[in-house]
Amino acid sequence: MALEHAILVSLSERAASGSELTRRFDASIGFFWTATHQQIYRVLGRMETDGWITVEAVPQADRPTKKVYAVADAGLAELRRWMAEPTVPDPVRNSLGVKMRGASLGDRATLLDDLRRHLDEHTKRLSLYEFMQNRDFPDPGALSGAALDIYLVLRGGLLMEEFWIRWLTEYLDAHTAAHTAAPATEPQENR
Amino acid sequence: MALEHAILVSLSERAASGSELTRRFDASIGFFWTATHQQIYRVLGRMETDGWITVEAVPQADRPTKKVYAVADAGLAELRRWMAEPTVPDPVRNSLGVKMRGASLGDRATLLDDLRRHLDEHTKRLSLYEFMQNRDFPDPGALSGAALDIYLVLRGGLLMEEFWIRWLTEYLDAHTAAHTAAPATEPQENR
DNA sequence: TCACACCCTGCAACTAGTTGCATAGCGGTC
DNA sequence: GACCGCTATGCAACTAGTTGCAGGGTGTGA
Repeated sequence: MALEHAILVSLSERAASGSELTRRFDASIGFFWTATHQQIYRVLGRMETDGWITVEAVPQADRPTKKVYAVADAGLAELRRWMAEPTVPDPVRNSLGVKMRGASLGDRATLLDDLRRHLDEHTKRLSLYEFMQNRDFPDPGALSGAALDIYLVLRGGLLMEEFWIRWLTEYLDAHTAAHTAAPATEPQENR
Repeated sequence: MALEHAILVSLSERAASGSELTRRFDASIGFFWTATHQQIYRVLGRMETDGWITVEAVPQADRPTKKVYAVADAGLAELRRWMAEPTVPDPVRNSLGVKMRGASLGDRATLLDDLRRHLDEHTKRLSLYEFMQNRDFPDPGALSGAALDIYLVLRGGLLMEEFWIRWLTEYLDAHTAAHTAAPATEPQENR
């Protein structure tokens, strides 16, 4: 439902082609919405026929011509309408939680390795977001309007990474420090 | 992809009918996966024909007969297979993030009200999870095996609510305490 | 110049998830 | 006994998202 609106927000910040949007969805927008290029192209086509966005073919030196999209009046109106309606909670998708809960039915060591890999990924991503925060927003107190919003959304990405790191660390600690119901190896370690 | 596996995990903890599973998905499982009853019934049917689960009709006094499902050998094998494979990141869906980022294009006051409503919901849910933690796991250090996993997944739900509360509070503070690019109504309220 | 890699666009077929509605049993009640 | 409400199950049609593949343009190197 909100892919169209995520695209509208992104295009309103700066007009873009399908592949540029795809790159944005792999980066900054990726924090709150993910989408593949096929889906983006399809939705762009629909939005264009609905008059939400306008197209302009832009030839490029050194690479194929791209189709640059910009928000039309009807698109902005739709975005405003959507933003004013009450937000319903998004569907939750958390495979790691499912695996954690069922861990005693499978091979726990394999799962722990997988979780360590994810912890590593999230740690790296947190570092990246902290770097971006320091580079792009050295003085957050001075921000307002759209720039403040962009900063606060980055903050959300950062806090989300902290959530993952906390959770994964707590799970790993509880299952490596402690005994657990594993074979009869000596229990008793940290708390 | 993982709805089947979430159902398998839940059924392995205790056999259940479609409507009992639906209630679980509205409660505990809802933290890491959401699903409607229609989807659950359809997937249960498919899993049954695939031999992952077995059915037994159980007549009830005072209410209609229910069909109770239990995990079959093939289902457990499939669950083990899935749990051992590397977990790919789940798709992200965060409408509030989209709205925050586009807030300067719409009516900010309306959005702030919406965010306050969500903050209130998350605060209530955090209280509920804390209550459950204290009631069901008074001594986490003594847990192991499946019980420890259930505790740690509840911890994940709790940490997730804390994430939301932090983010929403930070956004609201930044946009109420400060000036922002709003009309010239008197700023200065709570920090 | 031919093969190859990469960019940008897009189609087609499939799977997952949503929305709206239907049926049937049981209990209460007007 | 007609009606209402609740539980439990499920179908049908639609929308959203994924997977696999492809074609044309452009530059690079053998």
